[in-house]
Amino acid sequence: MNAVLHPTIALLQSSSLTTVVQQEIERAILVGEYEPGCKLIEATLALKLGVSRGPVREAFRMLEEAGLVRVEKNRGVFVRDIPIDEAIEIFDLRAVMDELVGRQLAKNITPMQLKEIKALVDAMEKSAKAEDAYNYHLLNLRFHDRLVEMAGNRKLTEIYRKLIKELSLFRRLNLADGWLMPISSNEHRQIVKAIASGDADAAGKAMFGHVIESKQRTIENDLRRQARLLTGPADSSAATKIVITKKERPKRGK
Amino acid sequence: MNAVLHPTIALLQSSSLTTVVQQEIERAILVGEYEPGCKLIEATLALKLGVSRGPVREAFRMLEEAGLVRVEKNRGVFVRDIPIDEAIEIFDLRAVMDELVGRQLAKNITPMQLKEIKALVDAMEKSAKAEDAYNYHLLNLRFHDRLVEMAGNRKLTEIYRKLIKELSLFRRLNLADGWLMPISSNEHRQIVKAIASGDADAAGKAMFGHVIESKQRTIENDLRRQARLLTGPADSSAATKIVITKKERPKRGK
DNA sequence: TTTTTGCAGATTGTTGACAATCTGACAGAT
DNA sequence: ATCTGTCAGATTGTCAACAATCTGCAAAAA
Repeated sequence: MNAVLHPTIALLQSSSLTTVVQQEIERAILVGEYEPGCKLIEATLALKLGVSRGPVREAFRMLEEAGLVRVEKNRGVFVRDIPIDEAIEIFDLRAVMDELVGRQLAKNITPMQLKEIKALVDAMEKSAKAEDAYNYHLLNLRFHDRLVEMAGNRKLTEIYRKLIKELSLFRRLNLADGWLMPISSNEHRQIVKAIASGDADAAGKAMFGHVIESKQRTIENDLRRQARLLTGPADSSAATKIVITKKERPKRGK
Repeated sequence: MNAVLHPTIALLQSSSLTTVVQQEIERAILVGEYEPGCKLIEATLALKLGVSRGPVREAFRMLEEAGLVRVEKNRGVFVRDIPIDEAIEIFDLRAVMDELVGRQLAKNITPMQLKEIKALVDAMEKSAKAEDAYNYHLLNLRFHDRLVEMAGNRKLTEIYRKLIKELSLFRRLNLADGWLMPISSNEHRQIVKAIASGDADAAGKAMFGHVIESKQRTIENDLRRQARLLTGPADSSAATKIVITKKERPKRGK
């Protein structure tokens, strides 16, 4: 005799003050209301959210474990700043996870799911043509999130999302660099094609490659940015000439 | 002007009451002092550890985020019980992570590291011959942990360890089943050989396969255990016990 | 008998107060 | 001028008390 619980009931059961505080702070961090490195003050947040410091502290512990903030004893908690090295590590990890996603989907995806994915790719292409980088970015997140979710491994999904959140703290990621949207979009089409064909190997490789390409673009972007900082804000074109010397293997098979 | 901080200083800086409470509870959970499903009472733990409930609550939040406990609002926190489905998901995830580890190590491992790994394999073989399953288990954990660490991806290491901790809550894992130690040990030798040869593809496949084999053994073990529970103590009272066990976890909606 | 209702104890949720620690500035000494 | 010590304000760490909620049992009602 299992009762069907009313959504409002379920909401009240799950959400304590701590939970909603945690979600609110997380949201604020992810949308950039608090920048990486920014200090979060217990009393201030507690006041702003209308609760006492206890729940805020508990939320901080959760966010710390989630990798979104860094806690220094007796000094305070700070929004974490993901260095380029860590971002690279995350990309490498994501690559093998997405490879697994591709392999699974090639075998198990349903026609309905395939249709949904194709729609997302279409929408992305539209945004790319309209040079709407922000919308493209959102669709891209949704595209990958849905793929991972469809793979049916909840643990994988959970960790994937955690990594994406951390990655969004790597601020140099704000690649509103419109010119590479078509490239990314093309890779998406290849991924969908490989999945649709049912070829697990191809789908896996396509997804793996896509993430590694993203990593590569991120590294190059970062180098450009570094150079720009060094030569002064006045320069814009010469700095981009800085050679990308880092030898990273874009391909699996050597 | 970066100071080299004395280890004692660093220790004092990092460890707050919350931290040590968290570590202590985690330790107790991992060594089985609290079994999966067991309820953890704030006041009791606070008393036992000589602190107030605040730090204990904060530690709970960390453990929840780490996946070691489950929190039900207004009802308490419980040591998490990993079901077989989740264990399988974790194995699949570990497989691709370890594949990455193998590939990396085949390319980058140093002679010294290789020596260390070989020593671990030797020690495991010894334990297998002596049928010392417990020691074998410990060495096996260390073997894999070291491999992952040597791969040099800190994010990967972090998540790998998290997964291992969660897996240890899958109680049916206690396979002191001595007969498969030689098999596992043989796979370890193959892994080391592949890594030493520098063949990334082979090393990756060896590690991937090893984890998948572990998964398979775990599944079979679980099936056997299930069957044993159903047929084993075959009297009527046993049947009722099974029913009790099944609904051991109190649901909210009755 | 079976179900419902209403405590009483136990446990969790939240808060405000107090103690410990850090930060930054200022005065005085070298 | 630079360095050192002290101090006030701000912030975090910890605690104990109070409020809200749950659990189990026993009495009352069906």
